[in-house]
Amino acid sequence: MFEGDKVSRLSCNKPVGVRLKESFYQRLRVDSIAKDLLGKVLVSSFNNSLTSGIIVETEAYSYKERGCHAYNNLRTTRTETLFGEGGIMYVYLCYGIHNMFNVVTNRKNKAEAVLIRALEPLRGKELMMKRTSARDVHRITSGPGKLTKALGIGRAMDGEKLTGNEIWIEDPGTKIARNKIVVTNRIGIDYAGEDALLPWRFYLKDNPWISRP
DNA sequence: TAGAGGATTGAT
DNA sequence: TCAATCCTCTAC
Repeated sequence: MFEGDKVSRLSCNKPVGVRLKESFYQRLRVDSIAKDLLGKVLVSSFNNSLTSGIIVETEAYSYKERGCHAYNNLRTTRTETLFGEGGIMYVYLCYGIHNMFNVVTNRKNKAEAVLIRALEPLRGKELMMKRTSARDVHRITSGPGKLTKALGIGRAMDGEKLTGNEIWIEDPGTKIARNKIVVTNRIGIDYAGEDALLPWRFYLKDNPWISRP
């Protein structure tokens, strides 16, 4: 049992909280923002279809370390979004197959972002299972590539504001207990050398939707 | 312009 | 353990 359970018991038919404002995303510590996003609710709404899930796993990335696409302020067509104002989304294609959803943080020209790695499904579970062709509800949002598919997030949305009406993040007002947050190093960035050891991955202890190691 | 590699996933 | 799949970046 963890604090996040309280969130998942909220009604599936009503808004669960207030939308996060730009000021939330524009704070300076990307690792703090990654931690604070745990327990918040990611919502997608288009084509009269609403899907959402509680954020249960995140990773922080900064231009200051080698795990980040924009390391050393590398500006390319792809990374340009990362240099935008905090509060927009950075969506890119990984392994030619999977879309990755990131929340851009900090101020303009400070390339930092939080990768959303896993969600606990809240609203629109049936639609998410249909989108992912999954038969087990525990597999629809338990990974960064899977959750974008479940919520219908694609690269066409790269650079869009998280304060708009298609994708946003809500605060359900639930306090996550400090001892329920597990902090580890990030996954799949061995190329980053010792920066891969930074304790910038955060997830909710014992949550069944955490991505596989 | 060619070639290497990747913040993953699912099947075997 | 490995293949899928294609975009991005780097080297030349």
